[in-house]
Amino acid sequence: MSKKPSEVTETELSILGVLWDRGPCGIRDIVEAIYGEHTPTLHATVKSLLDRLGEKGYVECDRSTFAHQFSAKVDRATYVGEELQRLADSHFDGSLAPMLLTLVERVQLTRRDRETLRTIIDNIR
Amino acid sequence: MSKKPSEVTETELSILGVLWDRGPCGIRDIVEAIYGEHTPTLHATVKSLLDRLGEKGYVECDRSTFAHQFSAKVDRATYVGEELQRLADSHFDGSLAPMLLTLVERVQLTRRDRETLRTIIDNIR
DNA sequence: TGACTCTCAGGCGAAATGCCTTAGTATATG
DNA sequence: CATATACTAAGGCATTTCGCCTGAGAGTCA
Repeated sequence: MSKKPSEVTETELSILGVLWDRGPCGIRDIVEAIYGEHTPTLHATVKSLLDRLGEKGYVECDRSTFAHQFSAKVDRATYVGEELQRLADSHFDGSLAPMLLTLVERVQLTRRDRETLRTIIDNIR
Repeated sequence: MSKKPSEVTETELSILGVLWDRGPCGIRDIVEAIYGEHTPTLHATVKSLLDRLGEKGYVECDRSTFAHQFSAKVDRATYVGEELQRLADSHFDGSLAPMLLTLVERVQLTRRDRETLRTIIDNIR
C-alpha cells in the first residue's frame, strides 16, 4: 500500500475533475473545459499539471494517437476514499468507523441524507 | 460561509494533536511532547508553527502568564468535520450522503458499528 | 545583580506551484 | 513536395510555502 500523502493541488484537482466528468481527453479538451479558450500558454500549463499528476500516479497517457489521450488512473470514488482513509489515519488511528460516527454526529444531515444513509446501512447487512 | 481550503500542514497538525490531547500548553510542553527534548531552536520552530496556526484560526494564546498558554480554538471532531465537509464540497456538490456511501462501501463495518450508526441516525430524527 | 527563561521579529534554503518559452516533430492540405 | 498547422518535449521563472534557525530584548526569581 503506497502511503502517499496524496497532495493533489486544487488546480490539479480541477484537471482530474474534467477527466472524471468526460473520460479520456486530449490536452486541448481539458484546456477548453477549464479556461474556455485555448492558447499555447494554457496548453503548456495544463501539460505541466498533467505531467505532475502522472508522476503522482493519478493520470495516465495513451500515446498511440497524434493528440495523446489522458485519462484518470484513479476514479473519483477511489480518490475520495483515499482522502477519507488519510483523515482516519491522522485522527482515528486508521479506523474509519469512529470517523463515520463523528461525521454523522457532527454534521447537519438533511432528512434525505438520513434516509439515504439508512438505506445504505440496510443494504450492507 | 466560504470555507478556506484549511491547509493545515502535517507538522502543524502534530502540534494541534498535542493541544487536543493535553489541553492548553506552553511552548515548552509542546516541544517536549513532539521532540522529546527542548532546545532554543526547537522552541522557536514550534513558536513559528503556532503563529501560523494562529493566523489560520486554529490556535489561540493566553498571554496573562509568563509562559504564554496556547490552546486549540477548534476541537478535533470539528476539525475533522470541516475536512469532511470540504471533501463533500469538492466532489459531491456539498452533499454528504453520497460521500458517506463511498465511505461505507470502502469499509467493513462491524455489526456493532452498524447498530451504533443506526441508533445515532434514529436519534437525530 | 546575575542567571534563566521566555517572547518577538525576521531571515534562510529547499521545495512546491502555477505559468511560460523555446525547439522540434507529426499531420494535414495546397 | 512544400507549407502551414497542431501537437509534444524539455526546461526555466517568479512566487509562495514550509520547516528551521538566529539574534535581540524583556520578564522572573535567586
